[in-house]
Amino acid sequence: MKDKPIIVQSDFTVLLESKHPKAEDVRPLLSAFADLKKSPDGLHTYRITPLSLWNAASSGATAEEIVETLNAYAKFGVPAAVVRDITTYVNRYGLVRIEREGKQLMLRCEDPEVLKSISGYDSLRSYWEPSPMDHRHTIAVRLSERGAVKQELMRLGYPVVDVAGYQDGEPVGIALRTTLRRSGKPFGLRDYQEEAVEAFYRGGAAAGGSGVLVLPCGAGKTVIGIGAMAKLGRATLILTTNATSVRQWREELLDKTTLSEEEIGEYGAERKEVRPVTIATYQMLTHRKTKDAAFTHMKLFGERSWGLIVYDEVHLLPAPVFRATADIQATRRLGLTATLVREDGREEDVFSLIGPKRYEVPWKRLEAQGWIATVDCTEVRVPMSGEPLEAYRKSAAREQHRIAGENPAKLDVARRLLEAHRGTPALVIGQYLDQLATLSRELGAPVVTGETPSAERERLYAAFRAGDIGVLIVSKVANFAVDLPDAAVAIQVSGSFGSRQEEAQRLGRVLRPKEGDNAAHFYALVSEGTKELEFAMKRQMFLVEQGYRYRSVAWDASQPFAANGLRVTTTKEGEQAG
DNA sequence: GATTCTGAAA
DNA sequence: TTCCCTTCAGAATC
Repeated sequence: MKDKPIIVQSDFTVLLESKHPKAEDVRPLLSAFADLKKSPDGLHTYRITPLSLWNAASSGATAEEIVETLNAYAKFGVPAAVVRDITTYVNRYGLVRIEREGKQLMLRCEDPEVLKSISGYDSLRSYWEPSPMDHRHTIAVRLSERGAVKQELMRLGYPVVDVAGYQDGEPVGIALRTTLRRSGKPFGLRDYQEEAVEAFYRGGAAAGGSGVLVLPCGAGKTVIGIGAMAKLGRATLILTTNATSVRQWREELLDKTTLSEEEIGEYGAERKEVRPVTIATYQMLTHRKTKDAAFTHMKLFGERSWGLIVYDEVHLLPAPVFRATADIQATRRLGLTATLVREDGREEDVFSLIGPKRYEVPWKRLEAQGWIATVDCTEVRVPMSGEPLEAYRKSAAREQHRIAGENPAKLDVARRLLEAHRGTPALVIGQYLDQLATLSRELGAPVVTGETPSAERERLYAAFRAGDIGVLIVSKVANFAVDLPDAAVAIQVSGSFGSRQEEAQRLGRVLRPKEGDNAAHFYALVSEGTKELEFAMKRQMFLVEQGYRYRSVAWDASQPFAANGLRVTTTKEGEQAG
């Protein structure tokens, strides 16, 4: 009994002893159906929620398997009430379905009691066709309300399985090349990429064709999207976050598929092409002249008979695009993301309007297979003293975060970390432009911010890539810039209000596989004794969930580097020469 | 007609 | 709750 790492509590929380030898065995299993809520040293708190269970169910898990997993690792067993509720919730997935009968959409439920209560909700009334045919098992749904019904039923606690099928859309010949167009190197999907495409296409417990694939940064999300496009062979609308990403999709499509330049269109500021494969940004779609005006470009959804819509970085999908997506439920939808977590809490809308999670690749699996680097994560707690500390104490809560973030003592730590990693390409990432300017001056390294003109950016990126620049300082551009070169060391000197996404994105900057030992380092500098610690803890949660272990080190400036618990394995001169 | 600047939005 | 980044359209400028 003692050798079991989790405690299942009756309030649906699960406590995991993070230092237990079996902790990392159970973590990926737990992550499949529970969300990490708190991750202090020692005891990590997971919560099982209806949504986390439904996402698990949609990627094929059964209630029995989930309970079995908990039983296998639970120190004091699983409370009977928890077993009962897990079973109830998991079985609810698929209880209510939307099906097609001829031209009619039918909501079907085999449990007459449930159907009766559903038909009683006022909030749903306007979605039903006036004359339902079989009151015991089905209700007729208005064709145009397919999305709205799913959204509202989700809110009421009934995740709908939609098997009403899709319009095929305009056929387009898209095949994967066996050799890359540019380099001529052989090309094929990796095993997990193949599995992801298949999971999307077939679906888990229900019919596929729509849903979300969850993959780490650097796993090749674009390639998986392209795989899905090739599988379907229909006109495709790709929505992504920014112009660089649009260009990247286009290049990847040309490099890896048989599509010609004429078949791929960009729908952006300068050109508004609607071609068999069209790429646009979310910003484009959500643009409007004034606050109350209609959306100028939402019509793109209806401008062609799309067979597939790809939502890149689906965790960033803006609210108005959800609304438009509700109206096109007959079109296949593929969401791609590194995390289902949204900072705005609209995970349920992703589930009901894009689709449930179909497949997830744990980061650690890719690490084990060598597709991404192994990353050593360290949180360095930097003391704050003197004037900044005074200012921190005197300031209102809203200013404290910035003061703690800009703690000047971080400069010395950054300098010494960079010295220790000399010869390895390093990024310094921060949130405040003033702080970055100071660091740039003191460290003698160039800085890239939003203000940096694109030509200058490209020049600096190229120099960094070539090794002419050893250290590059970057602002929040690091969160968006797709073309920012990869590094082996990242030092985060400040970050925003506990954004897990941001942390994942920044860690992603060092994930590309490395020559030799395939090792990378990620440091987060936080001011000791401030609320920055709290935010940092929240930020780290997503990575802890993925099995990354953060070491926490208290910095003592009077001590030599190694005495601070920071041992860096640098490449020896001899090895480098050889 | 092409470029650069601006405000608005998210 | 911040600060920051990006992108759009339209106006101003050459």
